[in-house]
Amino acid sequence: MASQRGEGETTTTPAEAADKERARAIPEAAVARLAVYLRVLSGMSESGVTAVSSEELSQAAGVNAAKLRKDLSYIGSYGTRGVGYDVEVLVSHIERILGLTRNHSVAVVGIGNLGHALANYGGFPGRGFPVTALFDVDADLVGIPVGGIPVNHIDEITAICREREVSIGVIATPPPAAQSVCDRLVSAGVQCILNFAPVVLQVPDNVEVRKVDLAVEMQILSFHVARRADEAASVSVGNNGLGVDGMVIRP
Amino acid sequence: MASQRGEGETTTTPAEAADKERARAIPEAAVARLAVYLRVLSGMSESGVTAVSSEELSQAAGVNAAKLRKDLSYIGSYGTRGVGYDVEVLVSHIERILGLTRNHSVAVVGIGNLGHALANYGGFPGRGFPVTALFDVDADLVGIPVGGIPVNHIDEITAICREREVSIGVIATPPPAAQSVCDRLVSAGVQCILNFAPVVLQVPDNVEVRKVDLAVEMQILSFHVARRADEAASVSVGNNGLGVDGMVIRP
DNA sequence: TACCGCTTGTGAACGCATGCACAAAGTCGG
DNA sequence: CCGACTTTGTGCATGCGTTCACAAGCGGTA
Ligand SMILES: NC(=O)c1ccc[n+]([C@@H]2O[C@H](COP(=O)([O-])OP(=O)(O)OC[C@H]3O[C@@H](n4cnc5c(N)ncnc54)[C@H](O)[C@@H]3O)[C@@H](O)[C@H]2O)c1
Ligand SMILES: NC(=O)c1ccc[n+]([C@@H]2O[C@H](COP(=O)([O-])OP(=O)(O)OC[C@H]3O[C@@H](n4cnc5c(N)ncnc54)[C@H](O)[C@@H]3O)[C@@H](O)[C@H]2O)c1
Repeated sequence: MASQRGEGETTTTPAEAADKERARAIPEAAVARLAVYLRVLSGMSESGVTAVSSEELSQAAGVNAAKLRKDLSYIGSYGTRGVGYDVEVLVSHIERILGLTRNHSVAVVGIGNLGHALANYGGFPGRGFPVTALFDVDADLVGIPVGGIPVNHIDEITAICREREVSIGVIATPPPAAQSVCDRLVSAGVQCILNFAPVVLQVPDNVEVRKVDLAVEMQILSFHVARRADEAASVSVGNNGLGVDGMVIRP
Repeated sequence: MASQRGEGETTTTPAEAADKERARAIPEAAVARLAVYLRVLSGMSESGVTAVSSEELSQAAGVNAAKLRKDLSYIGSYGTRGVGYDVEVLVSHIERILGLTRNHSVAVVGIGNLGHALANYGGFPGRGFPVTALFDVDADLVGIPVGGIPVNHIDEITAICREREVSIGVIATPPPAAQSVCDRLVSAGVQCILNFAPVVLQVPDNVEVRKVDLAVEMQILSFHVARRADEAASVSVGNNGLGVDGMVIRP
C-alpha cells in the first residue's frame, strides 16, 4: 500500500513531512471539522474568493472562530496576521493532512435500497473517493451495472478488493450479514469500513470503523424533543424545584 | 431510589417525571450510546434473554463496562447488584428517556436516490418513527407513492407538516436547495432536522439539527489511512527532524 | 520609518467525558 | 442466619476538547 505518486526521488516534501508529524496530534473532533472547512473553502474557491478571515470561515462552517483557528493551528501556521487565510493554500494543506492527495478506492457491499443510492451518488468520485467495486449476494443483481459499475458476487470480494486496491469498504447489507461481510473485507486487506447496518462490528485493532446509524440519529433528536417538551411543561405548570433525591434542579 | 410518591395526576407518571428531570443532565455522548444499548437490548429481548450484566451488555455494545454503568446511572438505578439488569426494565426506561413512548412523525424532503432509499426503508416505523410525508419539487414525482406514501409537492410542506404533526424533517435534496427547504420546515413548526445535504444549515435556537455527511466520514477514514501510512514510514525511515516549513506547494 | 488597527496563533483556564477502583448491596449455598 | 461471592453505582483522577483573552505579527498609512 505504498505511495502511488511517483514524482521526484523522495516520496515526501519537507512540508509534507512536517504535516505528517503534526497529524499524530490532531484531535479526532478537529479532523471532522477540518473536512467541513475544506468543503466550505472549496465552495469559496469556486466562487472566486481568494482570501478569508477566521471570522468569516467560522460563520460559514457553523463553529466558533477561536475553535476554527485552533483547528487550523494543528496543521500549521498558514494564515497572515491582520489579513486572514489564502483560500487555495488552506485547501491544499487540509487536503494533504486528510490524505486526499491520493485517491481512495471505495467498495460498496449490499446493493439494495441504500447501496443503489450510494453507487449512483456522484459526489464521491469528484472528492477523491472513486467507487470501484460493488458486491451483493443476490445472483439476480450480479453483472448488472449500477452507477456505471457492474455488481460482483460477494464471493469475489477478496480477489477484487485486492486487485483494485480498495481502501474503504462500505457495508449496506441487512444487519445479520454485516459482521460476516466485515470479516471478509478485513481479510481482503481493507482497513477502513463505513457501516450503515445497525450492528456493532467486531474488528481487529488495525481496522478503522465508522458507523452511520440513522435510527440512533433520530432517537437523539427524539430525546431533544422530549427534553424540550418537559421544559415547556415544567415552566407552564410550575416547577416544584425538587428532582429525585431532593436534588434541586432549577432556581 | 425512584422514590417520590405520586402527586402526578396529570399525563405523566411519577417515574416519568423523575426521568424527565434527569434528562436535563444526561451528556450528549451518553444519549447516543443509550440508543445503541436500546437496540442491543431489544435484540436480546427478542432472543428471549431476560437478564444481562453490564459486562455482557458492554461487550455487545462495543463500549467499556464502566462507561456503560455510568451511562445507565444517568437514567436511574435499575440494576440489581450481584445479578445485573432486567432487560425489559432497561428497555422501557431507556425508551422513556429517549422520548420513544410517543411516535415521531417523519417527513422526507427530496425523493431522489437517497430519498427513495429512506422512504422504502422498513426499519423506521417499527422503531417509533413512521414516515408520514414525502416532498419533492419535481412534478413528475408528485402523486407517485414511494414506500406506500404518495409524494407531495414541496409547496404543500407547511400545510401537510402541520396537519400530520411532523416532528422530524429529513433533508435529502441537492445542497443548493437544502437551506430553503430547511427554512420551510422550520416555518412549518418542525423542530428537528436530519440533514444529508453537505451544507451547514442556519436555524433558530429552538431547532435541533443533526447532519449525516458521508464525505466527511470518508475523509476521516482517509485521515487515519494517511496517519497509519506515515507511522509505518517513520518507523522504517526515521524522522529527519527538520521542522522548516517552507511554503512549498506542489505545482 | 514609525505608528495604527486588524487578525492570527496559542497559553492557560475551564468543563465535559472517560476509566479506575472500590464500597455498597444484592444473591446464593450451606 | 451467615459468610462468600458477584455485580452495581459512583467518587475521583485523568485526559481531551473548548473557550477565553491577549501578545505577536502583518499591512497600510503618513
Ligand atoms: N435504506 C435506508 O434508508 C436505511 C436507513 C438506515 C439504515 N439502513 C441499513 O442499511 C442496510 C441496507 O439497507 P437497505 O434498505 O439497502 O436494505 P436492502 O434489503 O434493500 O438491501 C440489502 C442488500 O444486501 C444484499 N445482501 C444480503 N446479504 C448479503 C451478503 N451476505 N453479502 C452481500 N450482500 C448481501 C441483499 O441482496 C440486498 O441487495 C441495512 O442494514 C439497513 O438497516 C438502511
Ligand atoms: N445518494 C447518496 O448516496 C448520497 C450520499 C451522500 C450525500 N448525499 C446527499 O444527499 C442529497 C440527496 O442526494 P441524492 O443522491 O438523493 O440526490 P438526487 O439528485 O437523486 O435527488 C434529489 C431530489 O431532490 C429534489 N429536489 C431538488 N430541489 C428540491 C427542492 N427545492 N425541494 C424539494 N425537493 C427538491 C429533486 O427533484 C430530486 O428528486 C444531496 O445533497 C447529496 O449531496 C447523497
